[in-house]
Parts: sequence; structure tokens; C-alpha cells
Amino acid sequence: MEYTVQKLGRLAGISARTLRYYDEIDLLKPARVSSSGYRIYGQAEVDRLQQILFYRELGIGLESIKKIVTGPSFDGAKALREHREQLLDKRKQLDLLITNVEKTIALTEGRMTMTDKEKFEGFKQKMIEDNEKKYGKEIREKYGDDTINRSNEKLRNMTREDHEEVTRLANEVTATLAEAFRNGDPASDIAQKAADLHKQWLTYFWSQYSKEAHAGLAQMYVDDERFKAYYDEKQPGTAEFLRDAVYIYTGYKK
Amino acid sequence: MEYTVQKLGRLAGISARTLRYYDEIDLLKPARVSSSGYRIYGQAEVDRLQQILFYRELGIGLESIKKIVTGPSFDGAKALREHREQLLDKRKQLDLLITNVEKTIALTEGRMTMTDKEKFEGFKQKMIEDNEKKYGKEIREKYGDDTINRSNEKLRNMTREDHEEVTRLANEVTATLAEAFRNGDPASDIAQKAADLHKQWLTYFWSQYSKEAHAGLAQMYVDDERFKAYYDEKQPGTAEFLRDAVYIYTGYKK
DNA sequence: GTATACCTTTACGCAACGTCAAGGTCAATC
DNA sequence: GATTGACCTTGACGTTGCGTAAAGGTATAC
Repeated sequence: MEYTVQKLGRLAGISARTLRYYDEIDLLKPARVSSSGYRIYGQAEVDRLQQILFYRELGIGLESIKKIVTGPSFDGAKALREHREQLLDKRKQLDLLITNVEKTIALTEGRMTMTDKEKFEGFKQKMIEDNEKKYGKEIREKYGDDTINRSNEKLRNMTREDHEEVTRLANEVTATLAEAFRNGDPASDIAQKAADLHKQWLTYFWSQYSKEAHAGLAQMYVDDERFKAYYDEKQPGTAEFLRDAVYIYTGYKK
Repeated sequence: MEYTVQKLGRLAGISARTLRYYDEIDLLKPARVSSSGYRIYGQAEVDRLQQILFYRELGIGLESIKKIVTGPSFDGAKALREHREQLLDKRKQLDLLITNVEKTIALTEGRMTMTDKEKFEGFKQKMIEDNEKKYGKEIREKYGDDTINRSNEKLRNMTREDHEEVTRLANEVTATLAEAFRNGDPASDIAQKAADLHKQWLTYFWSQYSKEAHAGLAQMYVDDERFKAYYDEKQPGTAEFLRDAVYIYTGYKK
């Protein structure tokens, strides 16, 4: 059986242009060229094309594929292992990206109702950026990728009701926190209620709540100036107050 | 504070070329141009650049970023949600890729010892390709992505010992199968032992063994000609024989 | 004989810069 | 005041894997 570019293209599910390109870069040459200049492919080329497409589906670059399919003694398995490493790295990055985007969505939506949108537009970006860069890494190192990924799952599966609940909780946290702050005692009932609400809010984003993580996050609120700025915006000292309340709430020693 | 291209680049961790490019595409124009033609950036540009880089880290294209940061009433949250969908799709594809690559590695390595490498080089590719294309899809549809992904986990965590065990098992399967075939009865002890070994081999790739899946796979060995060709290579009829043995082994009705 | 479906080569376009190249500018040092 | 070295400018080509015309020749069916 002999094929012209289009026929072979249809057979393999690729365009004629692709075949011409493969010819151009010496990846797949036609078996012969007809008197009128047509590219004619035979069975051997069909087979080879299948190999090429197989590797291409794995995301390997054409140059590497060329080495794999032309080099007679080339170690295909080694190439695959190397490629696998690259893919795993890529996925790690992608997971991080998704985490960031999802948290960004949650945070912006959750906080849009809490504060003046316009005013915070620029600030929010920076806050979230730093939050994610620093805090995302720390959490991942501490609790492993799995925890984070499960957390992503949770976010992904959030319904509209969940979202409303999160927003409501976020508002309640700020309100309660503000009230407790006027009181002044992080051990007071109202401050502990704020800490508890904060925990509830948190569990919407973390699949596994732990006292240590909660306390750690509270400390981060103080250490990271932009985070701190967010909480302190209405009342300076609120970030520290929340941290103290959470410390007491979680029974975490200072 | 005022910055030239390189200074701002250092501050933000990007190249001067990138800044010139952003100028060129009207994504970030300098505050002013000095008498000698130097680009001079101010605080507003620094802030804007941070926004740009934030979105860029999320993998959003520069054109979209332009819309986000220039459009005054642009719905950033909506853009993020859409972008999230894209990322999730991307990750799905990537997971599939990784699955394929890993299975390919396992299969090629596992079978390299079973047969003449040279001879099968081209054939293997086709077999695996079809196997993956057809069978990967079916399994995914039937058992869901999670099963497959957990299976990936398993493969990812394979140690050298695991690998040797897999290779050993693969050899044992073929040897036992060949012996059983000479016997001729798929219900015989030896044939059932082959089916059992095959199951053991399988569980290295599937996290959740099920009789249905095992039987289904056995049937596929017969239906798919290339798969069939692989098993039948030494002894025609072996694929059917294995299927019959597995059917009996799993108690699956014909 | 002609319609039309196919083939050819040539070449620009895409995303986001990296990387020379050729030449002007700034600040400090001799 | 001249030189030096670090910096700046624009221009333009290269990267990857093709898509998409454009301009023109060919095979096949009616």
C-alpha cells in the first residue's frame, strides 16, 4: 500500500503539512518521490510514523524522537526515564500553579465582601503573591505535597453553598475578632470564639486541621508584614491579638 | 526611586530584555524616557510589574494579563476561574502522559529480558501504543481517574527491588504459560498458576485488583491483534489460552 | 475537456523572550 | 580631558511545531 501526504495524514490523524515538515527536518522521509514530485510513503514509513507519533504523544520533542528512532543503539528506556523526570517536574509546577490560582480565587472572593475592592486591588495581589510564595512552600515542606493536593481537591469540589459559608465565616471572623480586640484579652471567651471561627474558616482550605499548623499560620500572620498589614488595617495590633488567641486556643506554648 | 531597565530587572528578578519586550508590546511602559533615550521606571511601574509577574506566575498569557491590568472593570475573578479550568485540563493531560511514560518504561524494561530486544523494538512500540490508547481509556472510564492516578503513584514509588520482582514475575508468567499450554487445559493446576502469576504481575501496575478488570484485560489480549501477536509469537493460541485460564481463575462467565 | 481534488514550494505568523551586533552614554578614575 | 568599563539603545535573527495562505502544477472522474 502506498500513500500520498494527505492519505497518510488521514490514516495517522495528522495534517499533510506535518508530514512535509517531518520530511523537511529529516524525521520522516518518503519512500520515494513520484515523477511529478509527489511524496510517496510505504509500509515502512507508516510503521515509523507510528513510532514517531507514539513518542510525540509522550510529549517528547521531535529532535529527541529523531535520535530515538534513527539511532540504532540508542537507549530508548533511558530517554524515557529522563523525560519522565521532566514531566514530574512539570507536574509539580503545575500543581503549585493550581494551588496558587485556587487560593487566589478563594481569597479574593472571600475577602471581596470584607473590604473595599478598589482600594485593595493592588495590595491584594502583593499579599497573595507573598503569601503563596513563602507560605505555600513552608506548608508543602512541612506537610508534604499530598496534604496540599488533598486540600486542592477540597477547593475544587466547593459548591456555591460552601462558598457562601466561607464568606460568611470570613466576615464573622473579622467581626468577632474586632469585638474581642476591644475587650483586650486573647484568653477571653469572645477571643477564643474568634479563634474557633478562624479554625472553621481554615478547615475549608485545609483537609487536615492540626493545632501546630494553625498556630504556625497565626505566627505567620505576624511575621509577614503584608499579612500583618491586612489584619491590622482597621486596628493595629489585631494580627498579634489573633496570634495570641490562636496560641491559647491551640494550647501552643509561646 | 527611579530605575533603569537593568536595575528594575534585578529588583524583580527578570531580564532587561523582558522589560524592553513588555514596553514593545505595550504591557509596561516606562514612566518616562531620559534625554539620552533611557527607559526610566518609577514606583507605579514597579507596582504594576509586580501585578504582571504575579499573573505571569499563574501561567496566564501576556495578552490576557494586559487585559487584566489595563481594563479598569475587568473581572479578575472570572479570568482566574477560567484559567483554573485550563490548568486542570492541562494537569489531566499531563497525568495521562506520565502514566503512559511510566507504563512504557515498566513494560519495555520488564519485557526486554523476555525477548530479543532488537527484534521487537518496533513492534513493542505499536503494542504499547495501542494498549495505552485503547485500554488506558477504557480503564479510566470504568474505574475513574483516581484509580489510575493511584496506580501511577505506585509505579512512581517502585524501587529497584520492585523492578526486579516485576521482571522475574514477567518471566515466570511466560514460562509457566508456555508449560501450561503444552498441557492444553486452561483449568489445569499449572494454567491456574500462570493466571495467578499474571495477577501478581498485574497488581504491580494496578493499585486495586478486581476480577472483572483482570478478565477484561485477558479478553483484550485476544481482541487486540497486536497484543495477541505478542502472546502468540512463540505459540499461536497462547493469548486465547491465557484468557481462558484467567476466566476460570476469576470465575468469570464466558 | 473541464471541474475539482490533490499535489508542490515558498514564506510569514504564533509566544516570549535569548542572544548577538553595532553603536551611544554615564560615572569614575588616571 | 581622556580613557575605561558598565550600562543603555535599536535591530534583527533563532527558538518549536506546525497553521495558513499564495501561486502554480497534476491526477482523476465525468
